[in-house]
Order: sequence, then structure tokens, then C-alpha cells
Amino acid sequence: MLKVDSRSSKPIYKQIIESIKEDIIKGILKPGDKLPSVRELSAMITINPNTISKAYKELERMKTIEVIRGKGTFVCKDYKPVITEEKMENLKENMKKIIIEAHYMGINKDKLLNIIEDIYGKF
Amino acid sequence: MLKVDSRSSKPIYKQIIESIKEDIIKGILKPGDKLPSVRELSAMITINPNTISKAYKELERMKTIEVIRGKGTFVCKDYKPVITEEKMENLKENMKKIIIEAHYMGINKDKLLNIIEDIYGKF
Amino acid sequence: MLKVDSRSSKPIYKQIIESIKEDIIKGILKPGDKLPSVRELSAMITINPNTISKAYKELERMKTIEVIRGKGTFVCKDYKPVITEEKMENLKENMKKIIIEAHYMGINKDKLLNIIEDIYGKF
Amino acid sequence: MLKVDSRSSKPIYKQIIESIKEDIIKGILKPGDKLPSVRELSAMITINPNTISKAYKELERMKTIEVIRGKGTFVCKDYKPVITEEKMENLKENMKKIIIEAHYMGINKDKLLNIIEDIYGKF
DNA sequence: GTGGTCTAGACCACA
DNA sequence: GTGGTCTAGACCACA
Repeated sequence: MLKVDSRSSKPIYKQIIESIKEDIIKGILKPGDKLPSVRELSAMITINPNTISKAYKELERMKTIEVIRGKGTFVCKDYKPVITEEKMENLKENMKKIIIEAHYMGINKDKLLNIIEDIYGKF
Repeated sequence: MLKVDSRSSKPIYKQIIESIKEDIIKGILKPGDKLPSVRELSAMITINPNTISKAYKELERMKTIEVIRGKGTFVCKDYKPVITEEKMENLKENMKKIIIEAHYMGINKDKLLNIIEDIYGKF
Repeated sequence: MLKVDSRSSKPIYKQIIESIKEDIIKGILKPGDKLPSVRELSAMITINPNTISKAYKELERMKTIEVIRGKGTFVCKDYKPVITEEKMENLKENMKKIIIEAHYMGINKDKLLNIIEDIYGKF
Repeated sequence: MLKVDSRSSKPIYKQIIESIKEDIIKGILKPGDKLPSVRELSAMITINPNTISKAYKELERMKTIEVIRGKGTFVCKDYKPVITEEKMENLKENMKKIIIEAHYMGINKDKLLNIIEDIYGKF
């Protein structure tokens, strides 16, 4: 399901990371599933292999995926959520930013909550 | 109230933009209020005037502030929210990303809604 | 009829020049009519006298108005149009720019001609 | 075809913007065409890269060109004209100004329409 | 190699 | 004094 928009201002490697995480949450990718290799994925979505590699490395660092030597890359089986204070602060910061942006678009709390319900509905 | 963290990975000009928008929403800055001049603010927070200028220009483009020739820069009086489809899509994208991030931190919908309540409570 | 918008990005002194020229074309100001003094006008529209003065000086240079020592400033009686090649080039450049701008707004030649008719209709 | 006159009072970045827009309308630049990179153009016309960058950024904001990460800058393929009331007012204001200027040069409506025909003839 | 951000500093138009 | 434009040059993220 991996889709990447090279026009977007969002870095491609981040798009890949988010896309894979989303697929895992939606159950499209399940723990233990094999991911395409860097070269395969690079060919599939015609993106520079370095970019794919960067995304995979970051996902590995987050313990979302793991590389098994000679076998390939897999979705981790035993992911345990980790909250650090820093991540929490970050999340709040980002949420605040969105709320402010919404306010400037004339979107109040109720409307924003609707949007959130919508998104959860799709998972 | 303007604080800037030069070690943050977030561009300084964006920090300034967000900080000013937040101050407006919180009522710390009111419509018609004068902002410090580029040079003043530059001296206050020891950031290069060009960087301040960049932030002000972008805020002007968003119609959040306005420049009155030779008099200075002011918070706009008659801000009208504008929603374009593009902005809406963007907002949803960003919200989805946060929700995914939250999920990976073990924060479920209820906890996230609490966080949102908290943020609104501060405005 | 002189109106000035200090919010506009157009320099105030230019707004004054254009406004006076427009009034002359419309017949609101007639050849020989007395203009308010710099100080009077400055008080009337609460604009810095230096700015008024700059506008008057430029209008004088263009032979649109003339200063009669001790009596005041008047609309010239015997204005003769002067076309220099430079001015002509300038006019064409500006017109071209407008036409390009119109094009990018989806305004074609016919619609632009309508706009022009409209403007002439008001003179 | 990009030419820039550094002696002109018109800011260089605006000259670049207008020149590119003109080239697009004339068909010299077509949708999807690659523009020279900031550095290339900078070298070609010996203008500081920052100035080129400023022009490109503004053209991007207007959706005339788009940046594709790491690949370069391209003429947008799917430009849709947008008229806002503000832009329309602006256009009329500028046209009025030209008409007044023309009048003071002894150019009447018919002559002005000829000039306009001329310009459209070149596109 | 591509553009994005930032600094330091100069000069100018405008009010 | 106010912001606008431009240069020169550094460092960085991304592909």
C-alpha cells in the first residue's frame, strides 16, 4: 500500500516511515511479516535506494522493524510502547501546533474532535 | 513572551511564527497591538534581523499581522479564517501522524483526548 | 476626495500623486484650482508633512501642479502631454505585466477589455 | 531567455518572477519543463543564489513552479487560475493607474487599446 | 547535487 | 526609525 508523493514537502524517507507504521496499525502489515528488500522497494516505487535505506534504518532504531541477517527485514513481533518524557513533550507540542493551526482556520474544538473520530474510525 | 530555542531542530523563523500565533490566541497579543520592530526583536532575542524579518513576512502573508509603512508592525484587526481544501487535507494528515505516533507510544484515544482537553484548557 | 490607505503596500506619497491626478482627470480638480497647503493637507489626512511635500514636489516636476510663491499651490492651466520614449516603454512594460497577471487569474483579453471600458466609464 | 537588468529600479527577484511567467505564457517554458537549479541560474546570470531562491520560492507559492526534492524545480503541470476579490481589486487599481498615466501622456482609449492588441499579438 | 536556513553586513525607500 | 533588497558565505537535510 506504500505510496509516496515526491511533490510533497514532506521528506520521502519520512513518508515511507509513516506509511509503514500506518500499515502496521491498520493490520495490513502484521508482526513477523517480511518487508520488501531495499532494492525491491526501490524498484517498486522508483525511489533512490539510499532513501529507502534511511527509512528502514530509522524504523529499526524505533524497534518497529528488524533486520535478520541473510533473511530480510521483518515487522517486529514484540513491540512494546515506550514513552520517554521527551517524546511526550514532543507530542504535546505538535498537538498544540495543530490546535493553533485549526483555530486559525476557524475549526473549533468540537470540529477538531470530529476529525479525530474520523481518523480513528479508519484504523 | 517570545522564546526561541536555537538548539531545536525547528527553524527559528518557524518558532517565532508559532510563538506569535500562540500569544495571539492566548490574548497576550491583541488585535491592533504593535509588535516589536524587526531590529528591536532582533536585539531582544539576539537573532539575526533577517530571520525575524522572514517570520514577520510569513505572518503578513497569512494576514496575521500587517505592516504599516514607517509605523511598524501590528496584529491584524479583522482576521477572517480561511479554509482551503489543501489546508484541510494538511491538517488531517498532521493529525493522523500524531495519532499514529501516539499509538506507538501506547497512548490510546482516551488519553489523547485528555491531552487535547489540557491544551484547550490553557487557551 | 483625497483618500489614503496607510495599510496599503503602495507608498503613501504615490497614493497622493495618483489620487490628485485622478481628481484632475475626473474634473473634481480643475486647472487653476488651489490645492490645500502641505500643512493643511497634512492635518486633513493625518499624514506626515514630509510625505505630502514629496508628493507635491513630484507633481510639480511633472508639471501637473505649480507653486506660486506666497499664494499657494495650483493645478496647472496649460498642461501639455509629453511622451518620451522611456515613458512609452514603461507604459508598455506595465501593461504587459498586467496582462500576464490577468492571464494567470484566468482573465482573457475580452474580459480585460471589459474592465478597461468600465474604468473609462467612470471618468 | 531570462534577462535581468541590475540597474533597473525593479527588484531583481521580481524581474526573474515576471520573466519566467512571461516565458511560460509564450510557451518558451512548458508545463513539466525543468528550470535551471538555483546555483546554475545564479551562475548564468551572475546574481546571488539567495536572490534566485527568493524568486523561485515566490513562484512556488503562486503554484507556478514546484520543487521536487533533490530533483530540481519544474514548471507546474496543472495550474488552475485562482481569482480572489483582493487580486481582482488589485488588477483594477493597477489598470486604472496605467490609464491615468496614459492620459497624462496624451494616449487616449483607442491608442491604449492598440497597445494592448500589440502585446497580445506577441504571446 | 538540490534546495532550506541562518548570519553578517550594506544600501535604499519611505514616513 | 521602519522595513525591503541584495550580497557573500556557511552549514545542513535530503535524494
